[in-house]
Amino acid sequence: MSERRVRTRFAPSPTGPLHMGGVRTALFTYLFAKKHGGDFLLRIEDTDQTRYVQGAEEYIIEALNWCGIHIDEGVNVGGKYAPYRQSERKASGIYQTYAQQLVEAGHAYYAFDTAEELEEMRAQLAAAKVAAPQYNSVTRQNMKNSVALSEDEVNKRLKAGDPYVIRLKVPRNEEIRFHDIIRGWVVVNSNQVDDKVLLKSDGMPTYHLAHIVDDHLMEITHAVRGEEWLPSAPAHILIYRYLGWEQTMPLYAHLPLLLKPDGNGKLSKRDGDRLGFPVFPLNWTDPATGEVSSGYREKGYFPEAFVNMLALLGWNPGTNQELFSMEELIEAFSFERVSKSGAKFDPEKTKWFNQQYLRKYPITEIADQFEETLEKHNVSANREYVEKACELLREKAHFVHEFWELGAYFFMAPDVFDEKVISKKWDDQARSFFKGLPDAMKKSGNSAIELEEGFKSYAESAGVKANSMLQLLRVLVTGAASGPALFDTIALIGKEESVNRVETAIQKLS
RNA sequence: GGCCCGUUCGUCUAGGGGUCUAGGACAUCUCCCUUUCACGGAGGAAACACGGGUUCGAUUCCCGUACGGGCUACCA
Repeated sequence: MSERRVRTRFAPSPTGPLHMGGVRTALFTYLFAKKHGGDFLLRIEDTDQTRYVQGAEEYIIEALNWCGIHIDEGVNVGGKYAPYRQSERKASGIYQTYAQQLVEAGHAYYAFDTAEELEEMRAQLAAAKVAAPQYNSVTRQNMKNSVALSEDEVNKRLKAGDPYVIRLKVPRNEEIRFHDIIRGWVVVNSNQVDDKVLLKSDGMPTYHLAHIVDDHLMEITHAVRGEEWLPSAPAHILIYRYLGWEQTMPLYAHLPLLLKPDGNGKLSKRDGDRLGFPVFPLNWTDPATGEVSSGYREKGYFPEAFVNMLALLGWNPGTNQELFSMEELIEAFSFERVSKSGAKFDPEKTKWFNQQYLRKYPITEIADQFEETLEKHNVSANREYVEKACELLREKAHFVHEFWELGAYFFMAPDVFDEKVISKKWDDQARSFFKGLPDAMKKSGNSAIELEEGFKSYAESAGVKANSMLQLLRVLVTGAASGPALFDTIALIGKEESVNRVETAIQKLS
């Protein structure tokens, strides 16, 4: 068998913002394709018209883009298998055709049951304590479908335009086995599988039919999706078989779920705002309610940190390496190293990842971000100065947005001074010591080292231990009790300015 | 309820019969470095769900139980 070019797809439905679990699925799908030099496609599964949400598709594309997940083919970039939106693909009649083909082959049938009739059937089965109440090989005999009804009756109904669906005719008591890349062999008896609806009464296919037709037509080689699909996978195998596509059907990989940090259960949209961390890559405003859900991007996370964190949830390289660029992830990724069990998401570790990237990031980009904050505070400073301040501040922070609170003093003289330090250390001795400091400083050089030497020799001549005055010096110049290396800070602020600050601080404090 | 999947420190995980007195990371604690905070360094506490097999030997293989999760729609 000749090796097919690897083609994977991420196929979300535009029912709202993509949440981080979805992003992870997209990421793994992408990594696998790229690892094998293949294609990654984006297909939009909008077969449920009632759940369509305005803006969701754009959100998905923007989110993937932010994460650095590049789409080779898809709704936004086109490609030889276009269109990539199922609602548009429906127009060509493909879903209808293949559903019809299944009916003709005797593997599917028309069903005319109304919602009420279905409900009644389930209620009856439940009342009779049937273990698995479902539309299947035994119950279908008593329902209104082309298996139970006479041919005449069926034709009459079709002619009359009665609404119908097409259901998969799942055989009785047959063993269905399939190989999952992550889980190995999974075996299910067909009695557990219900007669899934393939084509809805509005003419739209369900997910079950649509994803198979599209994966086949788009020559997808590996179908990656969440574990929640595992129970319906046997039905999908059957559909491939009945369509005659089993030989080329994609290999399935069912990813473990992302679980909420506290308690149990899969991570849901609500958890984020409840627990104080984002579950979405980007901010999302619900078009119906106006409600805003926060995103990692707006919270100040680097996309690289977000992606890195996500990659290590349910996958590991088998080494101790934790920091990965996208290229490194592509190189290292394999489904063999994806775990089977669900992973609880840890917001704390996510912060740690951002901190690591804050250290690694090019200073120019950090400065770009910080300058936005500075603008908001109506502060302007020359670029070189901002970059130097960033160099000092990045060692103290997890996020760029902390810089202002941490180091506004680089851009303006403080007007409050750390009370704890002042009340504890600002005594008569300190007062007289600092009174003489400006003159001494003026004589020193401008570098951090010279400033420090000057300070120490002044302390010595004053008969005071230099160390005992250092924190006060910091408070007088910056207002804060802690910060980056003190003389580096002073050198950056500048000797003149620092001297001025010491003098005005002394005034304010007396 | 039924079916499917899973189960190593609080969390993410390494481990595929002896090398496990179970390794790493986050978080936590102690100490060192530091004027300080952070970083960094050193160290500590912390896990194989339980019960049966298989085997000379099980964290590793099999079965059961428990627990957790998922699915059970003309939603994906």
